[in-house]
Amino acid sequence: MQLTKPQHGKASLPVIKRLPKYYRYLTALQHSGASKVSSSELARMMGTTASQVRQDFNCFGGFGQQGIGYNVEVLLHEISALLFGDGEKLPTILIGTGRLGTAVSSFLVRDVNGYRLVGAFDVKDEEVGRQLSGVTVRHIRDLEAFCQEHKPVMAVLCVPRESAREVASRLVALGIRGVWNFSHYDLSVPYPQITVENVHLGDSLMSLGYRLRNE
Amino acid sequence: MQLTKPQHGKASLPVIKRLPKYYRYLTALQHSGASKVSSSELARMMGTTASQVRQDFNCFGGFGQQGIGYNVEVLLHEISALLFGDGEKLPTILIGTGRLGTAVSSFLVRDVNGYRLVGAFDVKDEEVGRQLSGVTVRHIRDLEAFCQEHKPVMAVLCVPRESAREVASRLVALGIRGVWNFSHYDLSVPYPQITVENVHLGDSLMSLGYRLRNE
DNA sequence: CGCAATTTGTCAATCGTTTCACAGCTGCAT
DNA sequence: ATGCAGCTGTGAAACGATTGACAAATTGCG
Repeated sequence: MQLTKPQHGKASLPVIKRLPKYYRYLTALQHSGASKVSSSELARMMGTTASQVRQDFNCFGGFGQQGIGYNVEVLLHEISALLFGDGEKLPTILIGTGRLGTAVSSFLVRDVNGYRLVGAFDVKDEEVGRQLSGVTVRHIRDLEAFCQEHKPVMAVLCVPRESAREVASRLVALGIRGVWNFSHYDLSVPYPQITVENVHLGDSLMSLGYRLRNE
Repeated sequence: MQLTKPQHGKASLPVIKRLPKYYRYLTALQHSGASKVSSSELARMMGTTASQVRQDFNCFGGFGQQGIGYNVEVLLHEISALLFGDGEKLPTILIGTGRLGTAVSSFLVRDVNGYRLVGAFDVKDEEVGRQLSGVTVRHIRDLEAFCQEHKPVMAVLCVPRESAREVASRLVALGIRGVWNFSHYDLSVPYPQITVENVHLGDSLMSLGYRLRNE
């Protein structure tokens, strides 16, 4: 059981999905030297409504001050705390070190706070031993031994569709709690006990195609 | 000529986003040799409700037969038509041939129907001339000349945040109608006239972090 | 000091999506 | 041939999210 539970308001999934966007725009504001911002100003920048901005922030507690607006630094700090917790980075492993896995791992290491890449695995022998975003690629057969020692919490899954199911069940057995899933396989269906973020690039591209062709 | 008129029902964005998922599961069903499927069976596989499946399909016209179910082949054909049109592949260019761009382009070429990669561009001279998913990388300064000749319809944007805005405005000027956007920049805000599918990997990863830490 | 302008927090109304319920159709077993 | 079990299509209800509206708070300025 977790102690860190903001019971002030229950954040619905749509709200959670918007948090990173707030984070991005607030970071930009901070860089530009702004010290405060109003909900209407932020809404205009982000292409949403002032009402939604206020409603969203209010899920987590009153960060703003009536008559004034929101203090950029305070707001950014609060949202960072929500997204990245107390600063403890989640130990993370990468499964599948192909092109996509490589690209995504450098992304995780360079561009996003909150995670620490501790290991990478692949089936191909020729990948083993190679350096990748600060870790050495190991063979997938060493997954169990490695995880029992390092206790990773999150896994990035960049394996072909056929392997996804088997790898996922091993990860669940090893106590992995979250998966960032790039395989063409809906992990959320068979494994409701872990938190899954599916990134289905194929789906994304196809739905864009639909919109392009039908309007 | 289209059998299914788009104005039969107006498909809302949530429905459109589910189409590729139907496509995936129906393809799997077809491979497994099934010739028909009921809404409840499909729903169970996909982790949704039978009601939603029927409602979704009904947006586009009655593909099913009362008392029987849906013919897998017919359904797959109809959904393919919606997603990929008459088979004409959309000419597409890639901007930014870094690791992510490379991974994504091989994806577009290999794994998804409906697109044809016709060109790739980068700012770095050392990228120019290299082969990538069947095309030769050109310098970004040749973008205008190339597009005027080849008239691409879609662009994949894999450039750093700082360049996104400038490149996007050039693409819009060149008549690009859709952008698959991987840059950390919300293209939909400044350019409402084009169809944009934002893939914000950072946002995706951050929201996963929130869910992992707060439950 | 008091008023006008601005802005948040929040409750209520609206809007859109999902789920429910059921009529009508089909194939099958008896 | 008839009843039964299972299915779709669809209008209506329920639900959830977004938007609107307004009271309370704050500042600046005359």
